[in-house]
Amino acid sequence: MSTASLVFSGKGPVAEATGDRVRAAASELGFTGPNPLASSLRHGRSGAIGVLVEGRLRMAFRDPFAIAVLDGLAEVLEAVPTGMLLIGQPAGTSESVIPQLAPLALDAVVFSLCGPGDNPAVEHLAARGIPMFSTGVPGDRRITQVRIDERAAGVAVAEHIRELGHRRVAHVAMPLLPTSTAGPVPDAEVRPGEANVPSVGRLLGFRDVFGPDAPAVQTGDGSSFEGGRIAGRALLDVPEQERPTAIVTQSDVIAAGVIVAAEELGLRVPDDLSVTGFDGVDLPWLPHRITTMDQQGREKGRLLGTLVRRRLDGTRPRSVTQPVLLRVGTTTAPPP
Amino acid sequence: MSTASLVFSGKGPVAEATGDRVRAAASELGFTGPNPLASSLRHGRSGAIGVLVEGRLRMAFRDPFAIAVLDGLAEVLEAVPTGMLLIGQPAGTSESVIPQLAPLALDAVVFSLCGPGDNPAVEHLAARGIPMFSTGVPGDRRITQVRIDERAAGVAVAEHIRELGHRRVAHVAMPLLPTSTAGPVPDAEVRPGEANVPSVGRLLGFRDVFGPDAPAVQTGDGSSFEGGRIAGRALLDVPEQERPTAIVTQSDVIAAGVIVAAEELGLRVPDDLSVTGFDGVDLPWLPHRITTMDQQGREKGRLLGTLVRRRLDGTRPRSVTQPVLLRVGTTTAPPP
DNA sequence: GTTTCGAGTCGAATCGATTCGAAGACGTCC
DNA sequence: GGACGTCTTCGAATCGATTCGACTCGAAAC
Repeated sequence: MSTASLVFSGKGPVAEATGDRVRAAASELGFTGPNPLASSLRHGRSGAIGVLVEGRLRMAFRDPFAIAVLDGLAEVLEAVPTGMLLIGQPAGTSESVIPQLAPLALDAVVFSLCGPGDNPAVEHLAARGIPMFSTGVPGDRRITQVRIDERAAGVAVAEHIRELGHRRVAHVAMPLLPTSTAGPVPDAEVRPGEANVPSVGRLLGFRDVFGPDAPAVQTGDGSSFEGGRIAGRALLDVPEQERPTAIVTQSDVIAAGVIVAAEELGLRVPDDLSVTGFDGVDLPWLPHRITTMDQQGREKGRLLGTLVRRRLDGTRPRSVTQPVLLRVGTTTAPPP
Repeated sequence: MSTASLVFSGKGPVAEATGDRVRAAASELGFTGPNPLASSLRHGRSGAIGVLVEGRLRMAFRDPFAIAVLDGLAEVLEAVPTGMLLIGQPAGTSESVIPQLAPLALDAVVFSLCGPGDNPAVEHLAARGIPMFSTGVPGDRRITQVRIDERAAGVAVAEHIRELGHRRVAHVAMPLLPTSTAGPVPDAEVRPGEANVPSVGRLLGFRDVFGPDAPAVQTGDGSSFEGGRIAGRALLDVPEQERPTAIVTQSDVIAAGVIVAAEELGLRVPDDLSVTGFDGVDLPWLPHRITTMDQQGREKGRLLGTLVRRRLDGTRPRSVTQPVLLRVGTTTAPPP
């Protein structure tokens, strides 16, 4: 019955009596509301946006910044209401995401838990005409971005350290390429044209201040505590005169790893070593407030959600660049 | 064209030439494969299962055990392929989940990030005939469960502590009810009939060993580091002769909070204080291996995923109870 | 030469809600 | 009484893939 549709959607004019009759029949037949699939087919909207997660879920969700972004996103989308469909993309099998993506009805896709590098999903989604959003990577032009000026942010943190008087300063980066392995950053991987990639841009900013020869290592697994600890140990477990007096890292979680590594070697933070992070996340278990660039992840996620909504409402929002704020904590001080 | 369907699905017999012709026409018209919505409507399957998340996403995702379960679940579902649709259910507005759920096409729903208490979503989903799964709560009979014997597990941890010689032992529980607030556990909230609720069952097991008067406090916010730290401070910041020599907690994250609180008060773990956790998760930033009941979250998630798949294949799997394993770490020792 | 068989193709019905336009009921005004 | 309007209701078409059954045609069997 077509009138039933009017009754349930509450749209068309329906006489009181007819409405009651329809509702009675509905409960009689155990009808629990319109079938979402049929409704979606008609409207061409599924009410779900995809969230692409690179690597194992547990790894991606270990990054509190990514969670904060997702949290803000959920906050905005809940109101629509639109669900978030998690799509795992195990590392090393990037092509396999296509058959996984193809049968899914998505109104938009957000890349918020993805690393650097090209993603085959972009091509597929572009062909299907599904709007794409990201927080920096992948940097494809077809993707609406909510980004920050990574290089300028990198410069700002480095300047803070420089102004405190530090001269022997090292850098701990997230992987510059998807294929990067833990250890010193090879020059070939630092491509100035890719300054929009967070790991590359932040490193470039650091080198803008401390010169192209300032030591830099990268973790092999993104923004991780263990990666930070290993990198920290490598940089700090050397004779004192070679040891850096400050370490600039690309994420708060990495910074936490470096701080713990320093304390394990008997160094005090910030007296013997200054450490900076990036992101501005909350690490309640760390007995320091990290000096960091606050990216306001939740706010970023909310903005992302707003752009998605606008796009689904028909307008075509442009990429935006958000400001970041240096937040000085208890992990930086003048050199000893 | 009906033949096109055969070509794309690769099911029916199609002549080579026709197949090529269809593919040519498809790429001509920019056809990127069958419309998932229409396909879903026909099959009555959406290819998505719902994951209900209670409270803000960032809070739920702060629990590494929940993440581990989700990770195992994703691992199994990726292969089908089936996506996981995150559905937020902000605390205090539990009814508002219905209009959010109603327009979503879901093949099944997993409650894995939910607290104790009744959930209005259960009634709605049951009416729609959507299969439900959970890891203990809600305990509705219509939900297929993958649970553990909470009370027996609680007994096992407590016995370990008792056998080490501890007599003054306190307990830190997760909230026993959705409305519980941080502080001492009121007797009215401990209902023996609810032993399947993790927080209740574990506390009952603890009291089976240490008696009904053993002190117990609960956090106000589930399994959280801050909750553990606050509870730890409350229990430990007292004259030495009243201070417990061991604290049994209901999660590793809470245990970590208690340990940090103890160290902040100048107590050494395990020399001055033994602490046990629950779950068996990996906390790389903690310089201890917590003595814990290993629930093998990832394995649990994988099993959950397998049950979901079976259910979607037509069989009707029964609830299962999994074994747990006491894993002794570096946080328990005889009393001083 | 006729029948039988099977591979390949296509038309039509189906999934269930939505929407457009037509038709019916009823009232008012000339 | 007839023309015209408004308020409701309903039939039919639509969204796009899938599937069942019917149909065609050529080859093999008798």
